[in-house]
Amino acid sequence: MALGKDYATQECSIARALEVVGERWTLLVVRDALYGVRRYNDFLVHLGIPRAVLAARLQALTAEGILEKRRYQQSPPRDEYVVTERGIALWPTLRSLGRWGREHFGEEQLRIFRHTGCGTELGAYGECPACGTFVPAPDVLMVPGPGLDPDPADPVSRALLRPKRLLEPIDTGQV
Amino acid sequence: MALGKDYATQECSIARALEVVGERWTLLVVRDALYGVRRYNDFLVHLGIPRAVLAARLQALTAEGILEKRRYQQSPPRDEYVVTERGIALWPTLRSLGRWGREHFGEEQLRIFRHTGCGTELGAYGECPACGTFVPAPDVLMVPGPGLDPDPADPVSRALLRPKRLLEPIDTGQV
DNA sequence: CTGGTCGGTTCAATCAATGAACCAAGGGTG
DNA sequence: CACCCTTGGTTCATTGATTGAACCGACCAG
Repeated sequence: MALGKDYATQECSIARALEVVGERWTLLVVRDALYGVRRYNDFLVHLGIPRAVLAARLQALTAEGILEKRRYQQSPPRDEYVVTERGIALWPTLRSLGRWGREHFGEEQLRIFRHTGCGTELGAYGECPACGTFVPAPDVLMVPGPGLDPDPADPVSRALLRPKRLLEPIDTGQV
Repeated sequence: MALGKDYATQECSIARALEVVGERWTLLVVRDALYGVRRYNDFLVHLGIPRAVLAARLQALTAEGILEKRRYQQSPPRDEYVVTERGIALWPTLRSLGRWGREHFGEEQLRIFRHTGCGTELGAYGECPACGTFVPAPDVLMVPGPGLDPDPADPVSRALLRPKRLLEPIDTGQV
């Protein structure tokens, strides 16, 4: 039970996946990483997660190759967590999960995802209905939907109000 | 915190979804329900889950409208848990999650999903590459893959070795 | 009456999450 | 230099969830 979860008796890829990303908060961290969040403090204020848990999740995700820790300035030394290919590969799953959440429990659309360029809203698992192809994460444009609070408290949520592509680092407007 | 998880500060359909199905074991229960498991004892032996947790999850999933408890015999009174439309709607998400798990952490294929009739293996989120359409759960044929233990201990795993459609109730061969 | 099955509930022990406090390496300002 | 600030953590006591074993009750079969 390397990871604090073990679905050891399960012969199943779903169980295997959940061992990696099934813990509380983990998928939300990955979601934020796809949205362009990279820094410890940004995850912290945006998720409202306890510091100890965040540190543990970032470390675990890094160990699993879903995030990559890298130094973005030498002095003072500062690291950021950047989502890897393996993490980006979770985008269709998260898209599909979010879609299910909204269709069955949400009312209004909170975020709208479009195919950059063609502008068409994505289908259920991240494909472009107009082009008929899967849209890779960097070509997904995220814009705020009608249900989203137009004046959120934390700077990360505020930065996420601006239309932006997935993976593109957020700009919190701070230093 | 109605559900033991609250991602209350999150304005996000993914967070909303995870409040419902994000707890430990929950998605595996839904997976089993899609595979045709319906009875308390079958979930129990197949998942290796503590009884108290299983009871809690079944109740929560029923309350959320993902499973439906219904009496299948009067005497002695016996209930089964059948997956609803809302639960079936999780199929593409689970498919996509399992696919990710196998591609990034698995070696061999454990279960293969085909489009009934046409026989084509499903794509990443449950569509048929040959037909170009999404394959509804009842038309998905599940067959064991090369990585699956050919002689598992519990009767549910044994029943799942037979090719069967999703949702079709399993037959454990018991009374 | 006895034993067995099914579908649970109860309970003590363990494990994980939470939130507040603390810490340390650097700046930046005066 | 003194002081405070930012970033990215760690530590720790409290609370909450999970676990596994034991128990329970309705029913049936012999």
